[in-house]
Amino acid sequence: MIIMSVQFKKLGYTKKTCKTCGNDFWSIGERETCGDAPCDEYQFIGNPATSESYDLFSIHDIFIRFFRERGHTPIRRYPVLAKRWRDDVFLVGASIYNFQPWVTSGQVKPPANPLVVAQPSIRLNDVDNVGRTGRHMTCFTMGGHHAFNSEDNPVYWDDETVKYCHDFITHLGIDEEEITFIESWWEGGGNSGPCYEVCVRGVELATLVFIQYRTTAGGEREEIPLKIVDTGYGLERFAWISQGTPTAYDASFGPVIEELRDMAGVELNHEILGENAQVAGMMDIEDIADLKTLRSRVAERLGISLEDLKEATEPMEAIYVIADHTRCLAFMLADGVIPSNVKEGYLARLILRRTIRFIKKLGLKESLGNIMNIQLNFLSQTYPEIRNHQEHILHVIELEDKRYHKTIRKGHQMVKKSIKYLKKDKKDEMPLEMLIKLYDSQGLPPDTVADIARELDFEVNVPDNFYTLVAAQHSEEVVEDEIPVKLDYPETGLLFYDDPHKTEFSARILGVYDNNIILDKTLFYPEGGGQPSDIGFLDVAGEKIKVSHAEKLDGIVLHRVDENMLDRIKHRTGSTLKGTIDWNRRISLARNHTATHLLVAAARMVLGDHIWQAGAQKGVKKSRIDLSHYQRISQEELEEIELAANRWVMENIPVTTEWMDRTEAEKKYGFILYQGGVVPGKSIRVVQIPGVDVQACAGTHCEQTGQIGLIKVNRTERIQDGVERLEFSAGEAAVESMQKNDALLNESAAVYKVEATQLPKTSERFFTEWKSFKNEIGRLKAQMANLKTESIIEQTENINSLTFLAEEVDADIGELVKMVTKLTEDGGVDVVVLGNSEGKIAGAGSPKAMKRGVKINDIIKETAKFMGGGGGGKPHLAQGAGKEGDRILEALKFARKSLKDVLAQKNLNGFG
RNA sequence: GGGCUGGUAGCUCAGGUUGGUAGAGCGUCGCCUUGGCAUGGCGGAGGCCCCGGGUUCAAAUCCCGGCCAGUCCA
Repeated sequence: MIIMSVQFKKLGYTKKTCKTCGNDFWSIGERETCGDAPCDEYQFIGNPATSESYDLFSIHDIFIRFFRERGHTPIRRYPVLAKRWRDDVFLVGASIYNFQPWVTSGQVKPPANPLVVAQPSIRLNDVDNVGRTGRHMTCFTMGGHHAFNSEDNPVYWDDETVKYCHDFITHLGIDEEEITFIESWWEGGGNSGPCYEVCVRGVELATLVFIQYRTTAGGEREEIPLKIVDTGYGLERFAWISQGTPTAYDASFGPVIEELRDMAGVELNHEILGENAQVAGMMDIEDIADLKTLRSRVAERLGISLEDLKEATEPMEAIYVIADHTRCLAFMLADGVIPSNVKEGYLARLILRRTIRFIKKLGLKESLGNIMNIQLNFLSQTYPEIRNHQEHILHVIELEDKRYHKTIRKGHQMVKKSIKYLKKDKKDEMPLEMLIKLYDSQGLPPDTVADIARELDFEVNVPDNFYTLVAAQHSEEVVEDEIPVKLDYPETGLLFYDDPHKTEFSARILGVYDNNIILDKTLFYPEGGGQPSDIGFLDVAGEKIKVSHAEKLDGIVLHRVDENMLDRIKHRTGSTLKGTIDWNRRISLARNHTATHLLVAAARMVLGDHIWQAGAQKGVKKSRIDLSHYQRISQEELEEIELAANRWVMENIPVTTEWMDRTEAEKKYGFILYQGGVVPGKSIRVVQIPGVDVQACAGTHCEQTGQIGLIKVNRTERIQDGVERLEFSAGEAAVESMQKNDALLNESAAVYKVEATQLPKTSERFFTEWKSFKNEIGRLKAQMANLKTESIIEQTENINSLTFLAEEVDADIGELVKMVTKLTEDGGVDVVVLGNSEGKIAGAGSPKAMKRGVKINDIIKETAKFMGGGGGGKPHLAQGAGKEGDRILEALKFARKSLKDVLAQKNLNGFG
């Protein structure tokens, strides 16, 4: 595998094989086990490995200083929100993430070499173990020193790395004989290489990875030109081992835990916690079953019952969870994650809601905001940027807290409703499907459902593997890998960057691909970065060929033309042609594109710097941008944004563009460059509107903001939680859009025959009047129904000792229903059928009639059918209609006969 | 990006799975009870059942589309 023993030998290490796990490892002196759990138990709890005790912040400083003194350039931490510079992961999970993919692939030079960084990293896959094992955290600080070795610039490799590690650990006062280097193999992100897991007293403190291979599509290992020293020192673990506290949490954020403990009035039992962490350290905990095993082992070792253990540990664990999660949230929110129902926002919400649940569980009265504040104050000591965002974080937290409670309240009602239906169906247990559905559609955790159900005396059994079952319900999406097309042409020269005004160019035909023409250079902007392509013409031997689309594939621009035209071009490969682009389209798109930059900048100014562009689509007539924001943008805010953007238009600011080295540009401007999305490449095009905005952007822009003319925001839409879409127009289209709005207003005003300014008042008046007229009509109809009732009641006859009435009345169906109801309820009529000349009929039966077996819905149904229609209702009240309204009198006679038949039938059967 | 749930009076919600007279509580207004207030009693007003299509004799209810809100997954 790897041969890296020179340094070890120099330092006095010898290679051994662990008698328990069989892994090879290096250590000084005699030992039989590899030093990692479970081969070795934790031997530092209550017994620190260093003479001095270090808190996390001082470990942090010592680590950075140690490597700076040894030639490493310290760099600032990166945001935990990885999408600031890459789009393949949501959150930073290790320090190497900072340099993927551009630096690690060798395309871009690193910000410094070698370098050292203390990178807050977030890993949520073990979120259920947090608080329970004493070592799992959602957020930890990865101390990394990295060296990027290329052929012409070798920095350092294994020997130096091992020596640094040995020196750093002993520098802290740890006995060198306690260190073990376990040989292992690392794989991640398509790369791999040998590694050492460095352990002391049973706990892994660091991993030293030597990335040197890439896994090819065929699964083969291939050596890569850039070989990277990728180290990860778990700084929390160092703090832990130096303090010997029961858990890593106490060592890492003790002051926060103390405050929480005082708040909750919970005593921390160090004996139990220490034993728990000790046992947990020996285990690979993956699911609930493992946690149950952990519990029973700990209880056994302490000689107490499982119940007692649970009672004692749960409040402490809750405190740890809250302390851990608030830390994770602080970084997420400070770095710009907006809680939402999708993507990284969803992860933030997940953590946030878990925190609230544990606050509840612990019985704390304090709001999440107050608790968060403790964490923020603590973290701000080391991370001033968290202090800068404190107000924003607390605001978001408050909103989220409210949202969560609203969701739970709504969920309560859903559970009640569901149980009502279940009870109606005479079921006494909630089916699993329903439990899953409540979780899926309402976000109600099954335990919460069980709690609510208990209040309603209903049984709910939650299976241990609930979340696995939920996952199984969601069928996996099949992602089809597109086979990349390889074109064998040189990159197309892009003329529009150098000559932004040019509309004509000449170029050489290099060939065709499908129905696309490939040229050596072009003025056609290929679709990209949310900007649609240019269109235009190619002039081939005096014939104009329309280009309907242009796109870029591996740097080659494809000009799409009509298939029929291909034959005329194929044989002309090598010859030159003249091309013309549609300038009106180009300038419109440029206006929209520059306007996009102005609007994003304006939104950041008005709403705050958490605003980030989440997507954009430019068009000729209208464009849209999606902005990350935690609530709806109000009309006032929108107007402010629109005005600010237009002021910049009026200032007629020159728009500058410049190609820059990626790392240089990042250093100069920061990640705000990638506002418009992650852009590929070694060097990037920086588009700047000085004093307003700077972005890495490949699009075509106006030369001066004044060229935009006008920006009009037409509407906002919430495309998903945490993302607000602005639809806008620029230039002529903006004028058109305003004219359209005016036309709409004028047309509406013309309907009322008023000035447009009177429209709100007038329409409100009309609406109010309409409502009162409607009510008035209702009242009058009721009165008329009464009157008409009185006028026909004398037509009542007697059939088999039931009073019966059937009449044609000049009334609509609503009135008919009211009349028949009234007649049977307090008019003394037993059976009544009324109809009108349109063929509408209504009927009602008194309780007495129903007792005699009369079902008016049956009679109405038959009668309506008699008129060529249908009807129905309830046994006491029914309505219907038929197309043949002129047969109404016959129909009423038919109804009378039906009633007689029913009564006769019932008499025969001995009823009544 | 995909799935699911919800939108009914000023507010909180029933009704909706089985299409057939739109309901309750709170609030509001009036009257009664009281020295006054709290309370209690009686009565009234208040609804584009989110919007637009469709099915049907008939749609708050069923179907399709849209808007808004919530939620799960990737």
